[in-house]
Amino acid sequence: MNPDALRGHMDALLLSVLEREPLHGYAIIEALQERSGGALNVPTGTVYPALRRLERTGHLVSEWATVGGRRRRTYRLTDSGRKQLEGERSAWQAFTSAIGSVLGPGEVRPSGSA
Amino acid sequence: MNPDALRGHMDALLLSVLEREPLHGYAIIEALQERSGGALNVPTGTVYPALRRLERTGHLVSEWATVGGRRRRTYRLTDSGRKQLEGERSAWQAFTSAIGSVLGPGEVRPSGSA
DNA sequence: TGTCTACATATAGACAGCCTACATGTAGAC
DNA sequence: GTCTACATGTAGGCTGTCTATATGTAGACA
Repeated sequence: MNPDALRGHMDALLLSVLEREPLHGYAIIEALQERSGGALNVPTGTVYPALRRLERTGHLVSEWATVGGRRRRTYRLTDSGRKQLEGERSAWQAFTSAIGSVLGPGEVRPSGSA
Repeated sequence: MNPDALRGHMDALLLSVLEREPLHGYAIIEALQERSGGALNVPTGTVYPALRRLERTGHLVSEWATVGGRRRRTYRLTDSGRKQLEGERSAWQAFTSAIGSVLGPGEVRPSGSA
């Protein structure tokens, strides 16, 4: 997967995996991999800064925990984050629709043709 | 449209509008706008450098022409460009599928079921 | 005559986010 | 004693998109 392609969609991905339950960074990475059937292999150097960014903007809050002797920072969606996710979802729809209509050879001709 | 979202998809867009017929930069911008229903408003500062990049990599060739007293640089797809476009199209499929499977809460859900 | 808009191309520099590479540390297996 | 999995984090690089600016023709309009 071309790294540039992820640009601008990372937030949506992170918010989305955190929608159902709070998770820590490492688990988020695994969740992304699993949910995408292995296609999404996001490096830690991308995820951790992105999570902090989302916390800074108030879409996430984090909490430290120690499990099995290891420290985890668990992130949870805020109301603002939930709202943001909604926006990201419709932005995604608009985005794929726009690109798709250019890329797609146009077999999608709506019923009321010219 | 978030500018970052376009990252890594610009080439596909340009190649795609040039698939049917050669066009010059200005016309390409208009074509992108038209084909996307107005959603894609790509500035000249994005398109012209991108076209030159694609020419440098051999996916396009250009030719100068003067029409109505104005100089146009018309771009045309090469065989390499056509092949590249194919790749971009399947990459786009893979990309939307991957992101969609994370983002989409399951539009797979049949409308009737609980 | 002068001004404005549409047409047409181009570059410089800013910006931002994703990546590679590296640093740090625990736990458990072998 | 070493290796792997788990777990977090930062620094710096890269690169493509954007904004702003420059240049120039053609035609409308006053």
